[in-house]
Amino acid sequence: MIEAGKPAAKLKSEALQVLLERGLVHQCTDLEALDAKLAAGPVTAYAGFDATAASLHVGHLMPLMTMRWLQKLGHKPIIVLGGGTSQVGDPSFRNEARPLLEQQQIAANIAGIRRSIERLLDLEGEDGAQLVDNAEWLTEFRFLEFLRDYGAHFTVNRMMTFDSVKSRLDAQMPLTVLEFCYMMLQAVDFLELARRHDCSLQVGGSDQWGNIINGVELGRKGEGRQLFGLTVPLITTASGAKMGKTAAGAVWLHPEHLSPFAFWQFWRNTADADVPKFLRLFTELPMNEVIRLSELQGAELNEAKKILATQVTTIVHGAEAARHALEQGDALFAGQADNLEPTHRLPLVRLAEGLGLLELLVDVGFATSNGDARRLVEGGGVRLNSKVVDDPRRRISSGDIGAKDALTLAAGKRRKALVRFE
RNA sequence: GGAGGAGUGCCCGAGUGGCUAAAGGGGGCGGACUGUAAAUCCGCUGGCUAAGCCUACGUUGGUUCGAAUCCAACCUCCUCCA
Repeated sequence: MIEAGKPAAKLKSEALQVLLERGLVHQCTDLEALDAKLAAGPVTAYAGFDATAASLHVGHLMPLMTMRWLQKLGHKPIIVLGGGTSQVGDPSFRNEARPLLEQQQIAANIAGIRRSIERLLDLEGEDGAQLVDNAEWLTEFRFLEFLRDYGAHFTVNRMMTFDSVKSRLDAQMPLTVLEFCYMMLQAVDFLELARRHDCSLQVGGSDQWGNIINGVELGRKGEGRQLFGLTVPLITTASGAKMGKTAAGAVWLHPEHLSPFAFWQFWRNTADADVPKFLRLFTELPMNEVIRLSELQGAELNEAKKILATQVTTIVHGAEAARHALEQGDALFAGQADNLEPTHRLPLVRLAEGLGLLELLVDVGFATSNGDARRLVEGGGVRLNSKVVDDPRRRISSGDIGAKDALTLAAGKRRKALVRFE
């Protein structure tokens, strides 16, 4: 598509120059025209998130970073929470229908997502980013009215040509009308935002291309509006895996699903080869600084990784949490746990009730099950207060906790915890 | 509508009556080496109140002392024919 990371000299708008140089652009419906529009004045742009989980994860950071840049450069972001579309389920590139979500679940998920958005974008004031829920208009439609107003602008022929549904059709897996109409709903969202807020740009993941195109086309056919679509690339790590999955699961943005400390550690553990790319995509350091850090060699790259981790954590969890995570990490890895805030807290009664080492490993999240913890211990990967413990029957006793009622626990070389009983 | 083939653990993929919690590979985790990196080598990789027990080879039944393996029905996918 569009070469990422290369400054585009012929572009007039600062916004596109920055996005391109950061590597945040994958495809655009009309790069030149969008460039002209962005150069001419403030543009309102939106990105939507369905309520499929109680928290966003690092994959969502790409469109969110794009929105941050746009806001920073004088444009206006709108974030659409998919309270309406989540009731349908996006079939894009999936071979099976998503399980339908209950209203209650959707509401809970939206609350969790909202929290991260509020951190990532500035919602204050006249020019602040706006948060809207598409249930607001989608639930108002009456069926016949909807079909007459919008159905005429979509042809099934065209809808079936999108890659996002083709694999499902090719595999002869059922694609229900419910799911098939998802792209219509997203298209209507775009038009609705154009009407209500003069929004003319939609940003999304590369899997959203088909849905975005539908909106752009609806805008043109429906009322002659020129709308734009921009997708961000799908990020894979140097080893080829989809980014953001760890043994413990997704890398969540919500602090209750993944602690800022663990979040910071995720970035700290970036492979060497990914450091330049991640600095560009996930931090807002000036490019000359990004380049300087990217050129560091060997062990020196560790400094760049720390900066990367602290920068991203600052954006997602705030400066205070980031500084804290950095300090916790430094102290834990240096083996100086004194005067340190715990990474985990457990009630003191747990000790009296009798707490096994395996149970503790599961509680802290270093193992997914008792058996998993057992294997970890038997493999010699567990340290309790810096001493290897390979007996899976080991119990935690008051003798293990120091003056501060805390103990340190490590699983392997990179996962460390300071657990306080209180 | 007819004929044939296939459905195995996170993924790919062997396995045609007991020795199969299921070969091999990938991925993941741990150990050694390092720099909380990569590469390499080694180990582990269903659950539990753990020398025992439970769950598992598309689903449900059946045959058998014993089934991922045999039989029946059903579901799904693939190929060929109409």
